[in-house]
Amino acid sequence: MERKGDVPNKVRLRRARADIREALLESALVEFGAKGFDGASTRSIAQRVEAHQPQINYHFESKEALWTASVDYLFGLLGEALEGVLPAALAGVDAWELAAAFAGGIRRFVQFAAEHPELNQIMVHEGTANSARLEWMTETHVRPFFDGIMAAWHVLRVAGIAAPIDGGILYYVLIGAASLPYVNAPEVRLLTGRNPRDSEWMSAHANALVAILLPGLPRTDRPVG
Amino acid sequence: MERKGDVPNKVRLRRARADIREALLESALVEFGAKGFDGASTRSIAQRVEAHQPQINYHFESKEALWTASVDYLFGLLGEALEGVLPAALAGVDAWELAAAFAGGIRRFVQFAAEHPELNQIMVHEGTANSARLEWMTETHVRPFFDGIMAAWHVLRVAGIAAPIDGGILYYVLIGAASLPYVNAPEVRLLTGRNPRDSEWMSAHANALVAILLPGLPRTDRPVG
DNA sequence: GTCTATAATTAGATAGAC
DNA sequence: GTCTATCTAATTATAGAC
Repeated sequence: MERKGDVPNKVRLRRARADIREALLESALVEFGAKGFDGASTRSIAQRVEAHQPQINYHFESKEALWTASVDYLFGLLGEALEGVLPAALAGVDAWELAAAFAGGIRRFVQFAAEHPELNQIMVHEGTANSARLEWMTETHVRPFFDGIMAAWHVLRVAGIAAPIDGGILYYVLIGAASLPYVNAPEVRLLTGRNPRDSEWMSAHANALVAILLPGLPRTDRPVG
Repeated sequence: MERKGDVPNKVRLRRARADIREALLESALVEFGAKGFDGASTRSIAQRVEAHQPQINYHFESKEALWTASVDYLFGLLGEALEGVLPAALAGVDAWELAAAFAGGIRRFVQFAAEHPELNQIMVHEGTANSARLEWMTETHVRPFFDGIMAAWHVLRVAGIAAPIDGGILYYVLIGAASLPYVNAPEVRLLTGRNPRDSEWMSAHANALVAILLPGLPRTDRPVG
């Protein structure tokens, strides 16, 4: 079969197991993000990284297993990006320090949403209808994230720093407002002529979210990233 | 036409042309909203309204034409829902009256997003990648809407009523924050146990958006709908 | 206008050579 | 592990009887 010398015409190379797995994962994220689970094609996922469609069933069990693995991978990246933003225990935490930390978390989330729009694209696709995938993703990955935000928001509201918004509502206002420009970056470019992934755009966006959600916090605009 | 005696075994009825067209349009909106264009199946669109798949190609030219017709239909409904919210010409308009009108527009938009989540579901699906569909939808339907918001927002910012946010950013913050709970209503129910389409939820949501986006406007909470 | 039957294409998954 | 070939099922669209 294919030992390098064998394939003068084909550029396709034999890659290490971890390399091809990660390449397929990242390609899958792009495809699932752009087309949703049903619209995604395993053939085009493979082609994007110069692999063959059956390699997906070899390295993963099925299209569904590939989806699960890629979502795990992506939430792992989110966890790294947000690691340590909020204190682990809130008892006795100074509300102003918590507010500053929350503002930092908003900035990091905006940056993550811009760099990995696939996360919110996939969440938006899956959230439109009940399914086993939605249930799994919500309970496994979203709930811990949600609970952390709820606990911090409660402290900030009691302290009068946060806008007077119910926690459940705040969560969707925040996620929707923070992610839509990156989820729909192609539309933003068509409609406004600007690129939301420019650092000035991201900074202005994050500063705006901090300002409207934490009106009690003295304004300290800063760049994202 | 429909004579009952013709179909003793089959419940399926011969419907008036306009009826079956509208039934297919509304079914298409649900399907396109939930699965995106590529993931949507014309068979399941037809089945949802007890029609046969070839009827789609009879009443519409193709899957693509069905998509276009359903998006036209939906933006028509949005236009009706928002008719007259903002004054046609802004020159000489009192800023406080405009702010009250803008707040009313936010409330109507929230209500529309809750009642027709398909609109923002479809926009979010299409906005993730460049395509002829995205270009057409943006230029035909989104731009007039966008331009109206930009013009009003400029007046409100100059008057110091609006939050100090750039118009392009405001647009996506507003649309994202106003629509996500309804776009992802199944996720909201799983995660929070609450139904975002309850009138109390919608009212609290709309009031929160008005409060954070128009901080200069004296707070006058009111129910939506 | 509706319905059955079917054409043409594409999907995910599997078998087996290498 | 990779690749070709192929299976089964599902897709959009069309033809023609009624």
